Amino acid sequence: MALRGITTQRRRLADEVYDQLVKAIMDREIGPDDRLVQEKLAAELEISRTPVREALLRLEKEGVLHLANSGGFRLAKISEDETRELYQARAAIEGQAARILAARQDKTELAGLRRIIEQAEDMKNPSTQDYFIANRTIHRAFMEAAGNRFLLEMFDGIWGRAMAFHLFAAIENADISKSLGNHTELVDIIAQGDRGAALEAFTAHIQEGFELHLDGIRSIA
Amino acid sequence: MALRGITTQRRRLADEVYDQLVKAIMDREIGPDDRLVQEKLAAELEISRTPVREALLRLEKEGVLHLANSGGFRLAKISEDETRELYQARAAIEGQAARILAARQDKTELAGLRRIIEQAEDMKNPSTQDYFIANRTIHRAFMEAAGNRFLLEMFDGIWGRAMAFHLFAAIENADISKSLGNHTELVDIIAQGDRGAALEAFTAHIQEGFELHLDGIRSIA
DNA sequence: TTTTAGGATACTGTATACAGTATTCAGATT
DNA sequence: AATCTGAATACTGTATACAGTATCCTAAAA
Repeated sequence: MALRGITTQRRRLADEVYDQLVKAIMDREIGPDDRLVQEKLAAELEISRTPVREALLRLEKEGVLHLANSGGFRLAKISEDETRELYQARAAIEGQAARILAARQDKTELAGLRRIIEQAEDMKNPSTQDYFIANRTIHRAFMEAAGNRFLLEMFDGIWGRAMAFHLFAAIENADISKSLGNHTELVDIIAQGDRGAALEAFTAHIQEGFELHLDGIRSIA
Repeated sequence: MALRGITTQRRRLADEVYDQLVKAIMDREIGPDDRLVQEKLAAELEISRTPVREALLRLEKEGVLHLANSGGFRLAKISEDETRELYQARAAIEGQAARILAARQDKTELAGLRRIIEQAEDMKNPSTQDYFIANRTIHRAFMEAAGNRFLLEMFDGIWGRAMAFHLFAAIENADISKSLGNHTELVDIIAQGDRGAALEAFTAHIQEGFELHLDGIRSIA
């Protein structure tokens, strides 16, 4: 019997905690000033400290949290330098995906991408967070299409961090809607089959996003 | 008083276990047939299961181990597809580093790279493992020079996996020495300042490595 | 001989208990 | 009032105990 894969969705409590924490961060229920303490969290969730600790440690290793000097974990802060590096890393990952897609020229795949983009960009009364999510959805679709699990994993890592670092905070002050809408163009360029051009287009697109982001940060400071 | 950073070298037992496991895998003391069981390991190391579990779980999330269906953890195996994807990911990461270096044109940095390469390639009676390590040292030096902590992190992740997947096993059957020696050339190309050319050179270099690797795998099968 | 049922075994996951350490705060001292 | 000292406190890290579940093995039945 080979249907082991179905039953084997090992769902540990730690995973649950992890997801809840991520959601809470996304929803701004956990802010930069909150201190996450194992015992407190465990009590709140009515479970033991063990899985809570596991989740927190994972988030820490992912760079989302870091332990406060007075005990407990806090949201990690990101510097402008780190932001730049993060976008550079994005360019590396997503640029490579673009190269792969340009080389492969899978018409069906590209059509699927167009559909997803259209769908994601079709929002009524979108909030800034909606834009952010749509943007991620679209970019992630490119990654999935490229079909490289490691690149995808890295992509998720990067965007997870972005979430952690409260990119939102910055992005809410930027006109992110500008960066939406060029995505179909990206598909067009990929469809032309020039790998170098595809990479450059993605790099440029991400660079744009970076500059918007910086504007956002600076408008706060 | 701001010398907190010095004392705060949080060293947990789990870290120790982690390092020992990594070392054991590198040294081939842990093979694909070994089953790593929390209790057994804990007994052997004369510590409790808690930190052992933490280390194993970490290795699992990194893709180095996966839990055997009969309980316990085993070394993860890598398919030919995954190998290709791994090299693609490497090309993304390291190619971007090359682009950065080419754009920056930091003569001192490049000179340092040449020195490191020379030093690493200078081996007497090198074993295959020595080649592997030298190769990693050199490539990591490029990454460090590029100065992007996220790219570096991803690099380490990839090479960690490579270790896990017992690339060695394949590489021992390949003539890896071939792929050594072109590294100074890579610096030359970077020094010319053309970002696209730098990226292509790296991609090509890594592609070469991939093919050697495949030869290795296939010579076993 | 092959199959099946049932219990022992061997694990993991979770909870709890214990120990050590850094931080904080209150009170004493200058 | 400012500073120092030491005990209380608040946390983490590690060990241990407990519970549940999948695997394996044995022995009976077909």
